[in-house]
Amino acid sequence: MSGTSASGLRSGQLAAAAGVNVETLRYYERRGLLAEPHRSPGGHRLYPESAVTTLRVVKAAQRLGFTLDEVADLIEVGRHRHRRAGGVPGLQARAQAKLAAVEERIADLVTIRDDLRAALDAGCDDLVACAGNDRCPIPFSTLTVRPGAGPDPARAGSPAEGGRTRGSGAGARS
Amino acid sequence: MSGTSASGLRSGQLAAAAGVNVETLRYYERRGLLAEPHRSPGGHRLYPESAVTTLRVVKAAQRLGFTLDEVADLIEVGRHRHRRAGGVPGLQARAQAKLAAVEERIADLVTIRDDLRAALDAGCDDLVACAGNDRCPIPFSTLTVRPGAGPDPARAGSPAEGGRTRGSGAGARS
DNA sequence: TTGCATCCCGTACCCAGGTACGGGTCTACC
DNA sequence: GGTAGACCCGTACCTGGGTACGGGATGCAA
Repeated sequence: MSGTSASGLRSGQLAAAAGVNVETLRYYERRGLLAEPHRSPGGHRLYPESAVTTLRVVKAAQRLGFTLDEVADLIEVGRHRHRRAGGVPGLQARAQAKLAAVEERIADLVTIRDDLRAALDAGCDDLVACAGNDRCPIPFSTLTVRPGAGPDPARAGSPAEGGRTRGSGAGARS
Repeated sequence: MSGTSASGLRSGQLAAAAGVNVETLRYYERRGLLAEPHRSPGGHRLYPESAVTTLRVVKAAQRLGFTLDEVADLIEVGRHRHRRAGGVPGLQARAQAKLAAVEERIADLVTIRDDLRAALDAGCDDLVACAGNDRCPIPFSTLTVRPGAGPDPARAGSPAEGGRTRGSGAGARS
């Protein structure tokens, strides 16, 4: 009954409702994930209630492993999917591919877990010494690096908290 | 018996022996992972054979989920670890922590795998429609995005292949 | 009408782990 | 001694998903 529902949600309200940053809304708009909303006479964005659902969809798909480009495409494909004849893959096909990728990644991580456990069991306490030791279970010959703990699950919690203060080098550190 | 073993490995030789890019050697040197090697009279780097082992150690640790900063630290700690009394954690402690992180990530991915399977079984083919459908198994209410397929395992194979040609935008796309 | 919270836009910056470029030397082989 | 190819250095750029800043304009309530 507050004026908000009549005119729409302002960016701050939508951001709060969906649990994202206001800047993220502009970012998603640029990326084509969120349709350009109507504007107030002064130029402020006024979102329909459905935008909250859209954001939920984005977050859910993201959690399942889809990139924002894939999510944008998935929303687009779903929107005007008047028979997509033969070629264009839909959610089913993409989910199937993603499932295979996730399973592969789980297998990688399981191998890593086992290697870590073996290193702990063997009492390894010096990588350089281990590299020349036949009894060390760590596979030093494997040159592929692919796996790893991903975007470091150790500090999984709140995204973005890093960022020295702004002003430090962008590329490498000296 | 070729001159190489007498004077040391040149950067290209070391890179080839370890399966990394030459630029990566300079990068690791900047990051403190690879000690500064001797130089030829003309300034070219001449690495000892042991550098190959160092690179193997880095790659192995990286595969186990350690970041380059952690690897640098691990090598440093191992190098002069004349009794590290009480505080500084060694490989054992760090591997233990990494193991916990990896297990947590596996659990996340297993949940994701199950959700993907459920979505496939339910025949979901439109995310937006699913968001308003009680019978869809995709968890739209969960607002955390944390998981995902990591650094996209789908295109796991050769790192770095993207990179338009140099000259396009650095940050976001317009 | 004043005042302050919110929003606007463009652009730069953050994380990690490198890769790529340009222009100038150096080394090795013929 | 010529020349091809490897190497030098500094710096910019890349991936993906945002976040942060600066400075100006709006919205809304008292």
